[in-house]
Formats: sequence, structure tokens, C-alpha cells
Amino acid sequence: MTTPLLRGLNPEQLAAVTLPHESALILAGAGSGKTRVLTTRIAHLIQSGLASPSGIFAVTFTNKAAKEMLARLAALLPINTRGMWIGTFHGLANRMLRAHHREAGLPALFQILDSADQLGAIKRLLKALNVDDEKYPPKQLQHFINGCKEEGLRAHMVEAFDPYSRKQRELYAAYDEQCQREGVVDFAELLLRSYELLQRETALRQHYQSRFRHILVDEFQDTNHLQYQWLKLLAGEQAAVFAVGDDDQSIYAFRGARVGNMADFERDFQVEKVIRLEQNYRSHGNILDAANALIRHNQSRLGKNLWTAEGSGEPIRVFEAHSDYEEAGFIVDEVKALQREGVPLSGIALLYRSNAQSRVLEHALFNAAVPYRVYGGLRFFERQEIKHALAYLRLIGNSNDDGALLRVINFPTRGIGARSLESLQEIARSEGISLWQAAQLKRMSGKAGATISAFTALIESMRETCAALPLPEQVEHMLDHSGLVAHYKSEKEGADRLENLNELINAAAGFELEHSAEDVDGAPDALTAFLTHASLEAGEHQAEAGQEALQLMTVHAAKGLEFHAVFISGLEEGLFPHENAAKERDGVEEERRLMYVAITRARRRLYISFADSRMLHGQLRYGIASRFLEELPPQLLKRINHSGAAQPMQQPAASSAATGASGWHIGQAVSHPKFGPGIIINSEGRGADARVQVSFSHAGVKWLALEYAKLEAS
DNA sequence: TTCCAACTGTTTTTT
DNA sequence: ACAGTTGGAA
Repeated sequence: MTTPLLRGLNPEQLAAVTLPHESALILAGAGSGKTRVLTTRIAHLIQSGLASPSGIFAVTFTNKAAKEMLARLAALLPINTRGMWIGTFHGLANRMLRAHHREAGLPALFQILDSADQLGAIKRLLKALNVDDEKYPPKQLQHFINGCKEEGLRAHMVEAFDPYSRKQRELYAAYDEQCQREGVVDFAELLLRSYELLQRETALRQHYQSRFRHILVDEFQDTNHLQYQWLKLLAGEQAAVFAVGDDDQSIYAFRGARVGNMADFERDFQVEKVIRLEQNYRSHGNILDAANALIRHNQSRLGKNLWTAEGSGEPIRVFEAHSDYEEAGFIVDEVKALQREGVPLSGIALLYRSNAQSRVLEHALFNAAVPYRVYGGLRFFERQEIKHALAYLRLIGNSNDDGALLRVINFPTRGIGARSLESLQEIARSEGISLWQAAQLKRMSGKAGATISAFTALIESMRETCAALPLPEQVEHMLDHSGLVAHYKSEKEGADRLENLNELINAAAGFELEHSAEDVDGAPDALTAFLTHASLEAGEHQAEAGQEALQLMTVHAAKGLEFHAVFISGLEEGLFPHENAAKERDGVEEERRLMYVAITRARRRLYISFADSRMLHGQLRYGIASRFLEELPPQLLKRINHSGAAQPMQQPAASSAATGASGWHIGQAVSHPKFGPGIIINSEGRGADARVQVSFSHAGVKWLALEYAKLEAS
């Protein structure tokens, strides 16, 4: 038991890593060394000869997690991890479908639609079928279709008792037909197809079942119904499934995650050992005590209590601000103080419940010249210009991809207007063929026919040239000959886009370098492999990483990360827990888990702040402290105000949005001789120009000049 | 085809 | 507040 691999593991970790060949559930608390256990288990199985690298199937949710697992494994063992079945659910499903595309009923060059592509496909479908998109909103339909697929249901299996549902079901069926015709597959389809493939093809199923004797699942609490069924099918009777998860960190129920899979798993796989990893190596005691106390308020839990060998550490600092503006000011000051103490900005996180909250915070940080980096938002492969470029590439790979064709047939403009397109679509529909094939028929007359022919000829010529070129040159050739580069060169604000297109060539070069020429996850050629890569991992959330900056992100985005110091902002009822959550079943419990995740991100110092008033949707809203604050043991907290004194203040801080020395402040109750009682909700200007906005109980909202209005405090 | 004004919907999000 | 989308006019 003293092989170097196992050294330094605590008893629970060791037990998990060295479990015999049986299915097990590992309840891994935050900061308990989950990834280490997972990778060490794989390494242990291989090293001790209990499994060969090819007999291991390890699945994660994100590419980041998969990459980390591979990297750590490579560091533990001198083996080639390439070719091992370690990846994301979608990545592995894709690999399986590529390998058996014929049996799965897919073309060899099938392309993957991301969410935006899928939505576009649905809009196109509705238009083609003349369906009122107000009655059947595309977004809702997308949600419906994905929901069905994630339940493992094909259109014909969906129950529908009213006309509306029947229509939805019909549209689902039509959507699947359209995808099949075009040779494209959406995210949920990757999993469903691969599930059906295993279910239908007995020999194939048995092959994989006997091959993968060890299946390891990361973040098991986030699996949805289909993912669980898929794993069950793959495991068969022989495999040992090693499921690692934390029910207290389940924060994705809103997108279909079923924590219930954990209980089902215990039953379905006759799990005898539930191992709890409760020793936390990340945070000081006070932080863990707070997290434990909070999460105890949840009813449905498997039960777990984090502890640490470290001391209690500092108290949790709680700050009540008058406004979101003042809250931001407080955070800026504290960040600067931490910086002075020598804490690097990259070790500090500023978390919020919803993205909209970042604006005020960013504003304050910008004004204070504190470098920061916001996570979330547009990713590289989701940018408009990149999407256009990828559409050209997709069309080169697969001419039947109507979505790709429609995206670029008139971009840059080639004089192919709506009329020409409509007649082309008419031909395609009546013949049951793709737009490309319809264009080949050359049935269109006159100028429209000529311009369309010119387009198909262009694509054909690019296809021929590209066939002989290495991937980066293919991309470059396409960019030059499609007219994209010329188009963005002539556009006044096209410089960034040009840069991104250039970056696409680099991305292709990097991709080719990393994945040796042939056989990337079973893709038939480099271009398809690259396009798959673009769909399956849309790239970094923000381009310039590495730079020393404060880390801003939502609590969701912070899951899995840790920081020396953490600020959790906006702890108000309605915001956190979010008001919408109260309406959903178990909504508040999920919000509480979210808060639990937020707290457990902090290693040494934790700030929690809330504001009595904040701008939301363009309106000033008054809030009260979140119930989650009351659920934290008071003895762990230190309440502070802006000046650092221990008691809450009477007067607004001088730097706040209040009207300076005039004595009025936002939130103050006032009365007016004519309008009656009200509350100050906003202010602007100074001295003689000072005005306040007052929300009167009976007279509505009004702006009043302080110099003239006879306002009285009340 | 292009541009601007009006309109909308704003929790969280990976693949 | 604000960004993204759409519909109509130029």
C-alpha cells in the first residue's frame, strides 16, 4: 500500500482509489480531492494490472475537466493517453457515432449543430412548413425537442393529448427529418443516437460492454436521464461504475440534471459502498462551518459534513450597502486592500448570481483602474464572423447542409436575394432534396440562375483546391476566396473580425499540430475533425487569459474553482435566492446549493455583501437581506461598514449616490406638501442643480429640484 | 439592401 | 438599462 501512487491519500480517498471491481458511489465534498481520486483510481487500475488503458471509460461534462483528467493521468503514468476513452459525454458519443456511422444511419461527414445552429434550423423549419412562429416560438420548440431527447423520447414516443402538443410533436418529427436530410446532428442527438445504437446493435453493445470493465463518471449529480440510461446500457452486467459526485453541488437541475440519478444508481447497481470524502483541503474552518450550516437547511440530501485539519481562520465579512453602487465601492476598496496585503488579483473572485449584476461592479472597477476579467459571454467559435467561416467549411465538407448554405449564400452579398432563395427553396421542397441539389438542377431562369450557379461553382472550386491542402491552408484559401476577408476589410468596424478570422487559421494550425493528421476521434478527415472540435468545444470564454486580473463570474461559472479570497455580492431576497426560483419545485433548495458552492470557493477569506437598493431592469428596486444570510451562524460573521467600523451607519457614505451635503439620500422617506409621502429613489446633480426622484405613495414617480421643492424628511 | 426605430425580454449554461 | 431582434421605410 505504499506505492508512490497511493502515498498521501487519506483513508477514505485510499479506500475509493483501491475499491475492488464493483460499482461504487463516491460522495465527494467540495475541495475533498475529487479529481485526484478519480485520476489516481484510473492510474491504480492500470498500474496494478487490473485494467488496461483501453478497458477504461471515463466521462466528464466539460472539456476542461476531461483535459485536466488526461493531463494528470499522463503525469502519474508513463502511458499514451491518446486513444483512451476519456472525454465528455458528447465527445465520447461523437467518437462512437463516427466509428459506427453506418449502423447509426449517419453520413461519414456528419456535422454537429451547436445551440445557435439548432435554433436556426428550427426557425428555418417553421418557415418552410408555414407555421406561425408566434404560436410556436422557436426557442420554446428547441427546449421541447431537447427535453424530449434528454428523456430518451423520439417524436413517436411522445404523449400528446391536445392539439398544441400534437403539433409540437409533429414539428419535432419534422425537425429530426430535416436534420437527417441535411446530415447534421444536434448535441442531444449525439447522445440519443449513440444510446439507440447500443440498444439496437446487440453485437456492438456486447463488444463495448465487455471492453469497458471500468466506467468512471465525474460530477455524477449533473447527469440527466439520458446520460444515466446511456451509462447503464454501456455498463451492462459486467462493468464496475465508479460514480463521483456531490448532491450538495447539484446546481443544474434547470437544464435537466437529475440528482435522483444518485439514488437510482445505488439501487440499480447494487452499490454496497458509499464512500464519503469529507475532509476539505481548501478552506479554513469558519468558511466550512458556514457552508455546512447553510446546507443543513436543505431537506433532500444524502448527508455530508465537511471538516478541515486547518484552523478556523478569519470570520466571514458581511457588508450591508445602501445601494448596488455603494456595494461596488466597498468591494473595490477591499480588493485594493487585499492587493496591498500581497494577494494577487487572480487569486480573488467576485461572484454574482446573475450576469446583469456585473455592470455596476465593472464600472466601479474600471473607474478605480483595477484590472479585471469577466468570464462568460461570447466564445471564439460562436462569433458571427467565425460562424460564417465555419459555414463555408461545412458546405465544403457537406453540400447538403442547408443551414450552412443559407448562412453564406449571400454573405458577402452576391445579389442572391430573398426571391431567388424562395424559388430555390420551393424546388428543394417539392423535390425533397437539399438546396444544393436544387441549385444543381439549374431550373432557375435568367440572372438568379446565373448567380446561384456562380455560388455553387465557387464552393466546388474551393472544395477541389482544399482537398489537396493541409488544414490551415484550407481555411486560408476559403477565407480569401469566399470574399469574407474582403468584406470585413471594407467594413469600418471589421478590424476585430479580421483579426478573429486570422486567428481561425492559427486555431486550425494548432489543432492540426495537436491532433496528428489522421484519426481524430474517428473523424474521416482533418476538416471534419476541426469542425467537430469547433462545435464540441467552442473555445475559451475569453481570449486573453493569464493576465493578472480580478476574476468576475457568476456563481455557476465558479463551480470547480477556488480562490484565496471570494466576494459574493447581491445577497438579497429576489436576487439570491432568485425570485424565479421560489416558483419552481425545490427551487430554493437549488439556490441554497448554489450559495453553498459560492461559499466553498474561498480558501482564506470570504466577503458577503448586499444592498438595500439596486437598479434592476432600469428600475430602482428595494431589497432585504437574503434568507441565506440568516442561515449562517452569527458567531462566524463580522458585520462591517464602509469605514471599517463595527456598527451600521446612520448616514450614507460620502461617496454614495446620495446628494452629498444636502442631507438627502436614496431610500429616504420624505413628504411633499402637494404630493404627500414618498421615498427618494434616485438623485442627480449637485448644489443648485441637485434633483431627486421621488416615488410618491399616491402621486407616482417625479423628479424634483431640491432648491424649489419643499421636501421634508419624514 | 440598408438603416433606424420600435419592441422585447432579460437566472443560472455545457455540449 | 440595455442588448438583441424585427419590421418598416428609404
